[in-house]
Formats: sequence, C-alpha cells, structure tokens
Amino acid sequence: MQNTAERNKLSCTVVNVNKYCFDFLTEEEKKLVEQRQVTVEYKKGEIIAKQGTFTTHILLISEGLAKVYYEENYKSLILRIAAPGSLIGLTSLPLNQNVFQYTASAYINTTVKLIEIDIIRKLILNNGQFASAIVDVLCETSIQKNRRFFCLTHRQSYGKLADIILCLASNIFKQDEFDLAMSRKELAELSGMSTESVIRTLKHFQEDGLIEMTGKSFKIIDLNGLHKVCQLG
Amino acid sequence: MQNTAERNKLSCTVVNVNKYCFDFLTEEEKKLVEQRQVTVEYKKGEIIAKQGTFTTHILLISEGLAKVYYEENYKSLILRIAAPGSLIGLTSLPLNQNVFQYTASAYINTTVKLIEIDIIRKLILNNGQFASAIVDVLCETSIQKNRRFFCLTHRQSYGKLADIILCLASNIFKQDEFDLAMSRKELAELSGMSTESVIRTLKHFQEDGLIEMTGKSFKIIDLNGLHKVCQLG
DNA sequence: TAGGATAATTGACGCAAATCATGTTTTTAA
DNA sequence: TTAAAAACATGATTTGCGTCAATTATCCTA
Repeated sequence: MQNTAERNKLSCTVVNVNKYCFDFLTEEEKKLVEQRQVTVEYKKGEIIAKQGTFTTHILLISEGLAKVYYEENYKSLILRIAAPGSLIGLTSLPLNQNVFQYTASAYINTTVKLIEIDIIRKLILNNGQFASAIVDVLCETSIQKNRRFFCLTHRQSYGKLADIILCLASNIFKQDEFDLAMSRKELAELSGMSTESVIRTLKHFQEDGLIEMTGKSFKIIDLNGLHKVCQLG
Repeated sequence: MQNTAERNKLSCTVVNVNKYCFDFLTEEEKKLVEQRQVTVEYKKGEIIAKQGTFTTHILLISEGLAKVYYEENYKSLILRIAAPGSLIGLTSLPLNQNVFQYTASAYINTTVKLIEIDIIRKLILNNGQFASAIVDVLCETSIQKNRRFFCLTHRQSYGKLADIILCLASNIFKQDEFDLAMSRKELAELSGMSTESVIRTLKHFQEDGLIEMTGKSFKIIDLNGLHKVCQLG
C-alpha cells in the first residue's frame, strides 16, 4: 500500500483518527464517562442518528461502518464515512446547535457507544488535554472534508470514482483486494454520480487494466494508474 | 431582511461569528495575547496566507473581507468568506498539521491581527471557556461548510447563484441593496460556475424581476422569489 | 484624455454525464 | 423453491453548462 503522505493526498472520505480523545482523561473522568455510557448495536441500513433530532449523546463508533450525510429537500450528500474510533455529533457541541446537523446510518452491522453530550462539554471545560484532542479531531475532519469537497466539485467522473476506490482500499479495507460492502448505487452516492455512470466507469477501469472486479470483490491492479486518473480528471 | 432562522437555511459562505473567543480570556491572558500580537494591513488582492506555508500565527480579520480557498492542481475552491471576527488558520492547531490548509487573500483592503498559534494552543490547554469557544467556532464553520458543500454539488446554476446573492445580501452587506465588491469572475468562482453562466443567469434574474442591477450595484426586488429559486434548482 | 488593458456581454457549439428505457442477473423472503 | 424485488448492466436520448470566439463597455494610467 502507499505511504501516509500519498494517502493523505486523497480527497477521501474517511478521517483517520490518530488520536483517541479519551486517552487524555484521568481515571476518575474515564469512570464518569463509562458509568453513564451505553452500547447499542445497529443492523445494516438502520439509522443511528437523524438530522434535526436533539443531540443528547455523542456517538462513538466502536465497530462497523457508518455513513454520515447531510439532507436537504429529500436529497442527500455524504459528508464522510465513520469508521471505528470516529465520533458523530460533535458539531452539536455549541449550545445553540443542539440538534444533529446530519444523519448517520449503518453501512454494515455497527456497534455504537453513546456518551452524554453534557459530559463531553464539561470535560472540554475542565480538561485541557481532552479539549485539545477534540479540537484536533474537528480540525482533521475539516481538512478531510475540504479535500472531499474539492474532489466532488472539481473533478469529473473518472477522477471522482478513482479517488473513492483508492480511499476505500487504503483507509477502510487497508489492502488492495477487498469485498466491497456496498452496492453500485451506494458507490454512486459516495462519488456524487449516477449509478449508471459508476457502472460504466468501473467497466472502463477494468478494460484499462486498472482494477479487476467480479461482483462485489475488487482488486486494484495498477495503483499508480489509478492515482494518475485521480490527478488528471 | 429575513430573520435569523431563514438566513441560516442558506448554504452560505460566511460564518456568522456569534461568540468572540477572546472575551473568555482573563485580563492576564488578554495581555499576553495583545503583547505579542501584530496588526498588518493587506491591499485588495494580496495574499494573507498561502496554503502549504507554516502556520506560525492564527489570523484574526479585524476589518475587510478575505477569500479562503483550497488549492489543488492549479485549480481552486472557495471554502468561505472571512468577515471581521473570523479566524483563519485554526485547522493548523493539530501539531501534525502545522501548515496552512488553505490560502486566504484580501477581497478588499483588509486589516488582520496575527496571534502566535502556540499561544492559542496554550490557552486551549489552560482555559476551558476559551477552548469551548474555539470548539464552537470550529463546529459552526463545519456546519456552514456542509451547507455550502451541498449547494455546490446538488444545485444547478440558478439555485447556486441565487443562494450566493442571498448570502451576500444578508450576511455581508446586511441590506437588500448593495454595491458588489467583486467582479463577475469572482462571483463565478464563488458559486462554482463559469463567468459567462453567471452573466447569463443574472440577466435572467433581472428579466424575471427578481433583482435589479446596474454594473456592480445590486438590488433585491423579490426576496421570496429568490428563495424559491434557491429551493428548486 | 487618449489608448491599452481588463471586464462584461452575447451567441454558437460541443461534450460530459444525467436520465430514460429495457433487459438481465442476483438477492431476498415468503 | 419460487416469486418478487433489488441490483446490475447497456444502449439511446437529452440537457445543463462549460468552452470558444468575437464584440462592446469600463477602467486605468501615462
């Protein structure tokens, strides 16, 4: 697989969490969080948090994969994919933004820990290390979103799809060969194109020897080639 | 003008700062910030911060207007407009992200205060109220960016341009009649369309009685109409 | 205040990609 | 095990909007 520097250039959808906020808590604080914390399991497709409902808890993905998307006028825009370690609902931390600013649903069966948002707010006030870690998470998410934003607005179909494939391989499955956990339709949603275009483009990639693909099993053949497609279009 | 609720629905480009972080500092901390702080004036068009260069200071816009944009492959994407009170460079707070993640340039003559980023980092660690305020700013920016993201990817030209006009009117000029401080080309960049399309679309808006316009002076005639265009397309 | 440069405007043209239509395969569930 | 429903696939058609080219207006500045 490519190195971190290369990986970071991707406009990718998954934010790699390299700092686990809760490590900065004191034993006492950890206990406080754990005492009140609840674990819930969601089945594939279920909604974990609905945009517009009150954010009483921050969600920590502990297993699985979730889709985080913004909704408006019955249309939706995928903001990011939340992998284990990701926090959902942080944007509701400001007291005047107390509802979820996006919807999250489970791509596959997913385990989530619910942590009271007021506890998080208190921890930010009282534990500087923790506050700093939360700031870092918000910044990393923002940076990643900028890349995705650019990708979806400035690239055309080939580039967009190549980017998503590279991103999935390197940040989610962490290998060149993987079974895609999603349908062509979801892949389309993710890359901001129509299902038909995704299918056609994938076929092209296969004909050009960039990938191999049978149904949902993918294999990246020409990594550099895909990167080049990414750059150009 | 429309009320706050309506205004917030806009996918707009300007984040309204309703919390001034530095108010939460103690007298001593304020002194620390002010002692080391430098004020710089930039002329229209000048670059205030260049993506990729080291972020030694956070920039606080105290007067003027700046364009914040992400660059890649000689193409650029405007992320937001920074108005007085806006902070630029916050995404460099994580120690492993110590370069500017975007470029900022002055739309008009602009006054900026430079505050050492290490001081900000220290304040986050030591002053919970301040940390919380910074978190709030990051969240608000993120929410606003999601809206803009949605607007640029899911709407077509009419909707995009209508949105930008409404946003400029309500969040920057704060009135229905204003002298646009930017060229058609810049308006195009802002709404993610070509200059020619902007011109054609503006003409349409005028013919449909939505706006009046002579050169750079604009007047919104039918606010609801524009909102409707925004919703539909 | 002339004239060179930049910005604004307009029309013609082309294309990327969405949509539509229709057929095939796979999955799901009864 | 079979019927219904998704998912996948592919060709034809449409269209929104960018690009190109040419013209007019406006802004500087020498």
